[in-house]
Amino acid sequence: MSNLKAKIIHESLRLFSLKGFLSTSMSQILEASGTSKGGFYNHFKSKEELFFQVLDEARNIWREKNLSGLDEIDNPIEKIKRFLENFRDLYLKDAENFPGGCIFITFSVELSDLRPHLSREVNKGFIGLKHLLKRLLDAAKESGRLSDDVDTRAITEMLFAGMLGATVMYGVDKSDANLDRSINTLIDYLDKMKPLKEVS
Amino acid sequence: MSNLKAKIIHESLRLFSLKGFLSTSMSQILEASGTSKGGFYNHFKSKEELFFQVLDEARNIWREKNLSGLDEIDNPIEKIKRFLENFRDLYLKDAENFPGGCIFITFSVELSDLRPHLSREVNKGFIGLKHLLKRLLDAAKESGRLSDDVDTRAITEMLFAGMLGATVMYGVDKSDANLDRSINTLIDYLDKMKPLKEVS
DNA sequence: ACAATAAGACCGACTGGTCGGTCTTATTGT
DNA sequence: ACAATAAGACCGACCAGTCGGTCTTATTGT
Repeated sequence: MSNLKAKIIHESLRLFSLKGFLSTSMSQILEASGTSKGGFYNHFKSKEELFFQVLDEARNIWREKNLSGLDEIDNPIEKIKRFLENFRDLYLKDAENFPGGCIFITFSVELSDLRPHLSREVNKGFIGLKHLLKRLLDAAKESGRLSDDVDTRAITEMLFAGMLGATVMYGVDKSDANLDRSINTLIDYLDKMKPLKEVS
Repeated sequence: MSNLKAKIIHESLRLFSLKGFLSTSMSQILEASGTSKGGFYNHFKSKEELFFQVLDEARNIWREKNLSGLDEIDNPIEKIKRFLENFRDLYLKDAENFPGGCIFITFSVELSDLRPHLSREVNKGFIGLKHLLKRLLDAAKESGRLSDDVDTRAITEMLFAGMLGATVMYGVDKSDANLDRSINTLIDYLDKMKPLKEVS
């Protein structure tokens, strides 16, 4: 990949995080990347193609930040906790790549009724994350680290909603303290779901 | 208020809920309202002025739906539960006024970095709702209906984040079942916070 | 009662400017 | 020399907003 193409993707990632896809103009992208129409359309056939490449890049960064260190942990509950900590400390506060906050939420909200074929691609990531959480919770239940009577689908949905909402609110008030409170309360909640007799 | 002005506000509310403020064009507003440039600018001095009047209207509808029946309830925990039920059943599913989902989130996400003076107005509502929840939780704690050792600020933050996230996700997957799961889990969570010895 | 006057609701052509995208031309590296 | 890359003039569509003007309705004077 050429330097310019990488630069365009990186700068667009930042701009899209701040302004969204639709409200970021080509001229802003060109200026931030230090190039011109010709330079851009040499690498991308349209703004929409850029969208998909930026989305790819955002996903790679997401994985790198949020899944860091997870494969060194066996206990699925501890895995979720580490994931939530990564999400709180490494991902949401990454102002270099996402100065305007989580790009997936920005995309999803602005595109859901305007560019369904774009938002559908974004939403796949949400579904994937929910499945990841569900798998971990089921594994925890299986191995007795989660009380037998918990509804993992319900917990998944609430965990996910909690993360989503905390992310939106962090974009609104930029308050580290409130973000920490939300995520920590989710972590505490997980602990409360443990059976009375701890296994591991 | 003239019929036309009311019509413009109502149709704009629907359009803004679907497409957001920035991505809704004047021509779309005019077409939906069955009027013209002249008709519009006779009642509003700019698109921004329309924004504030639409925001006012949205708030009135929000209150009407979500606070319905709350003053007949004394127990603050029951008040929150009723509020969450209203939110789930009356507000979020109101497709007549909000066909594209909660307009405040749409506004907040799209405007926070592009029109700070507009998003600030939107965010006041979020702050107000958080204060409402906090007051109710504090009152519950005061009257012994909530365990002494709970951190009401933390619970407030998580309740609020849960509502916000469930709302965003409902806009994504339009799944009543998932929405119900999220909100019901929040309600269950409130019950778990009760002291071992129930007072009322 | 009735015409003269004023108010303002509404219309739509038009403005300057920006949008995403194309195409020709110039520069660069090899 | 030649291909890859970048520059920017240019295109038609659309943007929010303006303005000259029409038409309906209410108020006024006599």
